[in-house]
Amino acid sequence: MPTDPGPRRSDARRNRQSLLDAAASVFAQAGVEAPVREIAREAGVGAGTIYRHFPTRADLVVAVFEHQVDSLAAAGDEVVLGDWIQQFADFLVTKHGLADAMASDRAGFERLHTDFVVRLEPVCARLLDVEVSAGRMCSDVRPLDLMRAIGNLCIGAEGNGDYDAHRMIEALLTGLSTGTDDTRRGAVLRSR
Amino acid sequence: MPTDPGPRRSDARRNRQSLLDAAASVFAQAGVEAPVREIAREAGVGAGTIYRHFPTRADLVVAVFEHQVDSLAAAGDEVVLGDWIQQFADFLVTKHGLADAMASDRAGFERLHTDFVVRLEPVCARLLDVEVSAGRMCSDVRPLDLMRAIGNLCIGAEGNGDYDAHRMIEALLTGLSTGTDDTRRGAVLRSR
DNA sequence: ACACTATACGGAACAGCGTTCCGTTTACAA
DNA sequence: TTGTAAACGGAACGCTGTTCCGTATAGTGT
Repeated sequence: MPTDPGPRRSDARRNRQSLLDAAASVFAQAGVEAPVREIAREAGVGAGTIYRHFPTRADLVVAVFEHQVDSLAAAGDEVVLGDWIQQFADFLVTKHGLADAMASDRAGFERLHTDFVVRLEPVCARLLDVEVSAGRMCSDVRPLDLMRAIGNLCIGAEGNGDYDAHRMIEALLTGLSTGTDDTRRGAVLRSR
Repeated sequence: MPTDPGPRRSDARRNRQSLLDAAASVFAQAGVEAPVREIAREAGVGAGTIYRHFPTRADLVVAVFEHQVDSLAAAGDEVVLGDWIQQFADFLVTKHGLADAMASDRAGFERLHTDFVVRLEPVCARLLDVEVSAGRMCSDVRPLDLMRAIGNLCIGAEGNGDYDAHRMIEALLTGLSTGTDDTRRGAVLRSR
């Protein structure tokens, strides 16, 4: 399977790249919720041009973050689960409301979500398997659930320095690990 | 301090109640992101009427959920932390995307968030104190952080039955409890 | 009973969003 | 050079939350 040849005309290829650059810049500065028109203006093109290259706003977001997702997927070969999860969290928190955007607007950002899942779920699954096989983690945790939970815990961590997402992620992982007495699981701090 | 007398005219009082009823119904059926106009239509009033009673969309949401927040606050006197947290989660998940709405749109829903915090934070703080004093929970967890984390974990739990928010909450609480060997905390599943 | 006015009402109007449409321009091949 | 498929810009559409204002009315003083 050869690489996508992209648009046929040179101006189309140029504009596509301009849009990606502009979007990356605008997203970094104003968050992923930035208006489409602002990206178009930054790229020096009309609004219609965006939609010829990226059928929907979410497609543009996916395209912009795609290579970062790639490197996250690649990191799965080099680190263990706990570290990878924290990298995953870092990525979500840093990208200015990306976690928020993925949580809200689930209809619109389904493509983005799908893309993330398709690329990262296998990585997470493998790392999870390693831990389970080593007996360090209980076996009833599905990769998707874990990723969703981590993603959710990152929400709101970017604006206010008060909320420490990494701390909560640490706790979640601790709770899912097999270090605790299994008989207590499912009833921690509940009424006796 | 006497109770708020409310609007002066009878039709105003009637419409205010109609709006609350209509909003509760619409929110339950279509989620808290339902358009203002739909609520107005359901209540049989004009769009402008909403804004005379509730300066902004979020104020209406706050008003609708206020008494449910009350009962949640009251529940704090009867149950222990673990149970209360699960009730808190139930409330968020049931209310059709309430957790989502609070996470996204932080600017718009700040009032709602503030209201939740003001009413529920003391309750959570007290229950947390009980656990810490009993030595069942580590002492560096702030009520607000815990509530935010729980709220976040609930996101997306309403649509797909796949994701089990309660399971993840259980794990988080386990991770924050003092049952685990403290020397391991902060480095679970991390590279060695 | 009536008239007066503060209060409240309805819905048109505004601004901003994502997206679509279409007349115009342009890159490339013949 | 010329023909045309491809791509362009930006006005237009439908949706949102919110504001505005001319109209209607509930409650009061006479």
